[in-house]
Amino acid sequence: MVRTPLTPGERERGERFGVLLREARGGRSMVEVAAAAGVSAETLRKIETGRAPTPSFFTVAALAYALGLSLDELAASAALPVMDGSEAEALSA
Amino acid sequence: MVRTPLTPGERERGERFGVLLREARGGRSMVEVAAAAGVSAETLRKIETGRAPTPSFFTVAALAYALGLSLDELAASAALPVMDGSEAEALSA
DNA sequence: TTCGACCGTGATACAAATACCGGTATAAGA
DNA sequence: TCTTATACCGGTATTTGTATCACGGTCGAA
Repeated sequence: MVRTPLTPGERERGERFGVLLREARGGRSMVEVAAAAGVSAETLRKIETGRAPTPSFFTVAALAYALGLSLDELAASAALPVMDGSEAEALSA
Repeated sequence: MVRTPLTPGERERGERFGVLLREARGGRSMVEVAAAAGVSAETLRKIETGRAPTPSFFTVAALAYALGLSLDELAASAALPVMDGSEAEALSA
């Protein structure tokens, strides 16, 4: 075996990651953000929809810069499973 | 044209990026750091030598975590051309 | 010298990222 | 109605990332 296919967990992480980018994009259009980051709109759409679950580092860095996001927070948010309000409250207690 | 080949500038950026990782690794062995990050030693070596100039985001995130590096600082350091002491002094003046 | 642990290179293999194209759908506006 | 803008999808093409294997070099210890 030469290159392990992406695991379901990695694909789910890609979906969470895409949701984060989409939320950060807000009302701005895909083409606008993609152009600001220097990537194609198709690439941004695939990342946001989770169909490109493991994008390259510099692609993500350019998008994060265009969106005003921190790479460290982005990685932490996508790596950790989602947590709703009650879970966060239970943790902080 | 479907996928633009990497430009020389992108390859140089990959080399600078690899140097940063190698410096951060210090005296630790490739095998140790690669295992801690969950990637193969060959992959880490290719990234450090610049032969894989655009690694995936989560691969870099895992390596940065294993090395105690900030993804934001890493991206900024690799994106900007290297600056020596005199240039930094001229900028700060 | 021999052994072992690293590091490096090259070949090989396969999956995935990126990009372009055409088509479809929806909503807002003239 | 017609046009425009936006987003989604399928297909296609090409490059690259990731991983495994084999081999060679270097260095320090036995």
